[in-house]
This record gives sequence, C-alpha cells and structure tokens, in this order.
Amino acid sequence: MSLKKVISGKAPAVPVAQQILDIAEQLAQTRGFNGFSYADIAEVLGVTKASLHYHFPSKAELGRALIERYHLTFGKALDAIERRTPRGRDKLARYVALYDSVMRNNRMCLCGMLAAEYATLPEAMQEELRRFFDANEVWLAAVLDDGRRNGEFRFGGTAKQRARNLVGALEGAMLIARAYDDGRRFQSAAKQILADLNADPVAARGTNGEVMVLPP
Amino acid sequence: MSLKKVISGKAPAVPVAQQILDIAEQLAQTRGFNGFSYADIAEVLGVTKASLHYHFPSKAELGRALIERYHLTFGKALDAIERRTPRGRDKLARYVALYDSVMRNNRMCLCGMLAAEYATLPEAMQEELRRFFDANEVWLAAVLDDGRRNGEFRFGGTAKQRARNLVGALEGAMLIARAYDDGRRFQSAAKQILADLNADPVAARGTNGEVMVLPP
DNA sequence: GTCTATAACGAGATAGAC
DNA sequence: GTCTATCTCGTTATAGAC
Repeated sequence: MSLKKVISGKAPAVPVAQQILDIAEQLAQTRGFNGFSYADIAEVLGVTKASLHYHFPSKAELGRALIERYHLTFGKALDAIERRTPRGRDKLARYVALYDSVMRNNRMCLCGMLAAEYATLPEAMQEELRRFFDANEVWLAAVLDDGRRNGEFRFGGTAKQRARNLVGALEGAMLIARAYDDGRRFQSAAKQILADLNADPVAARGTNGEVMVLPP
Repeated sequence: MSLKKVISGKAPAVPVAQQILDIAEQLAQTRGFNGFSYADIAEVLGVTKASLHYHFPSKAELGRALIERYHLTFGKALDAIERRTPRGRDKLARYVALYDSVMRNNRMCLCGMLAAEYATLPEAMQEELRRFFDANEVWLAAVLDDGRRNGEFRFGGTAKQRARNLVGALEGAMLIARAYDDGRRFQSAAKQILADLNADPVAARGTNGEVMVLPP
C-alpha cells in the first residue's frame, strides 16, 4: 500500500479498469469470450456500457488485456513456486494447485476456454494465447527435466513432450469436470496425472492402493 | 443403397435435415455452438434461414440433434471396434484414431467443444453431452479393465479413473493443438498417452527411444 | 418445403453533453 | 470518466404466400 493511501486512511481504491477485467475474467472463464457482452459487465459493475468503452475501446482489446493480465499473474505464481519450492514434485503439486484453485471457483482455465474459441478470436488474442501455453510448456519442461535427472521423476519421451501432455491433461480434465459440476472429478484426475510422473514407490501407488510399476 | 434408388439410377439423395446437421456440425466443431448462426448454415446450403427453421424449429433443438447424432455415430464406431478388434491395445489405438480423424479435418471433438460452452447451453444439450462422456467412459473402462487383467496394460488406479483421464487427456490435447494449427502436436501427444498404458517393453519406449519403466 | 418479409431483441460501438 | 441517446448490424424466430 502506498504512503499516500495510508495517510488518507482510505482503503486502496481498485482502479475501474481492473474491476472491469475482474468481472470480464469471471464471465469469460464460465461462459466463454463469446458468451458474455459489455452489457453483462456493465450490469455487475453498475455502470453503462458506454463507460466501459472508455477503458477498453473494443472487445478485442478487452480480451487481449484479459489474457495479458492472466499470463502475468500466472507467471508470478510460477516464479514464486520456483523460488520457494526446491523439490520438483512439490513444484508440480503447486502447479496443479493453481489449476485446482480455478476449479474451486467453478471456473475453467481462461486460456483453455479461449483455446476452444480460438478460431473466432481476434489475431491479437490468438497470439497472446499461444504465448501463455508456450510459457507453461517451458516452465514445466525445465521442472520435469531437472526432476528426471535427479531421480525424482521417471517418464518416457522428452520433457517438452511430457510438459505439453501435462498441460493438455489438466485442461482436458477441467473441461469435462465442469460438465459434471464436480470439482472432485478434477482433483482425482490431477492426483493420477501427478502420480504417473512420480518415481517414489510410496507415492506411486494407484488410488486403490495397489503398487504401480517400480524400477527393477 | 435401396432398390428403389438403384432402379432409378440416381445418386441417393441426402435428406436436407442431414445436410443441415453436416454443416452445423462442421461449424460447431470449428467455431463453437455460440460461434455460428442460422445465416451461416443457410449460406453454405444455399437456402434461406427461414427454411432451416422448418427442419429445426429452434437452435436448441438443432444442437440437441447434433449431439444425438454425433453420439450415435461414435457409438457405432465403438461397436465396430469391439467386434473386429480382439486385442485391447489395438482397440485403444483405434479409439484414438477416431479422435485423430477429427483433428485431421481441422476440427475439435464436438463434445469437447460443447463442454467449454457448457454453462451457456440449453438443458437438453447439457444432458446429451453428459451421456456422451458417460458412454465413452464405460466403453474405455471395460477395455482397460480387460487389458489389465490379461496383462496387456499396466496402470495404477481404477479402470474407470483411467478411462476418464484418457478422455480428458485426448480432449485437452485436441483443444491446445488447434491453437497451433498442428495435427502432429495432437498425434505425438496421443502416442505418449497410449504408451503410458502399455505393458509391452518394446512398444513402451519413449519417443526418444529410451526404455520406459518395465515390470521387475 | 421453401420463399419473402418482418418482428423483436441484443450485440459492439460512437457522438456529444455533463 | 460517466452519462444519454443513437446507430448499425446480426441474431433467433414467426407469419403467410407459393
């Protein structure tokens, strides 16, 4: 909090542009980018549609800003994990926890949702979207590669390929879990996905407790 | 082809309702259910919007019919696999090939696409959608369970859970591959997904050729 | 079955006052 | 920055002629 805010004694005012993004984000994650309108945001925020255009002239620009901010926030979360979590398997668990927190808010990952609508999105949004997935892939591949080297993980294929499949499996699990309105459905999927990478004989038991494939 | 058609010497006429569904399906799989309109179908088919309403009074009914037919066609394909493919791993390979053929047409799985738009869909469509995923899960779980019993597959967790994860991983892989307009991206993901279930030491090599985890 | 015509509404967007 | 008013266009849907 800035000094000015502290002296004035007021709670820090959230800039309107941010409030708009907050509402638009929630709507996009639940209904899709083509599933909400300026009117929906205006109603929640209690202003007119026209005033929204002052902050975001076009919906395309609003959408681009949406992904940019989402990517930035996600990136900071990854940085925090990187700094504070030494073990690879804990890094992955925290990575998955990011997805889980989205699910718990009854939302789909913003970028997974937008990926479905990809063909209808303005070019600027398409580019931002790929940037997001690329960054995820790079971060995960590094974690997986390190983990395999030090024996924490055991998997076939390249770390890059595994990273892609991890993102895909999580996005797909979210996608379908929403149709059943059941967060546990995502959570048990995530558990299995993580277990498949784990080289630890104890942790690598199936959900029924049976021992999974172990190193010879 | 019916006897009548053969005698008349004409090519079998495709009913208009089917043609409408064909076009709507393609549009829904590429742009989403909220991403196309009656006008889009009318233009491709060369008729007016009004005549479409004769066959499908509301878009909700069109959407429901879309999923119903898709499910039926998919179900027949699964029956065919069941009848003509004895080995579990071949069944799975053919199951995955169904998804791949969709990707090769530059489409997303209809039901994966609709799952993203789930919150905005009419109730009748939501129900049909869950039926589709349920049927996939049941079919796959049976294949996986059999395969594990006879030693073809090796995996932890319940067959049901694995079936869910398989569907989720495939849907997620399709979802993201489309953003890169790269079918190979889906194909290498699918390859890895299948390999992870395989107990065969030869087939279970990673994409780099390294030997994966083997039974002790 | 398909057409023309039109209703009824909601979308994104802009002009200009305050 | 936010408002009122308005524009233009696209959407689903219906009535009624052919």
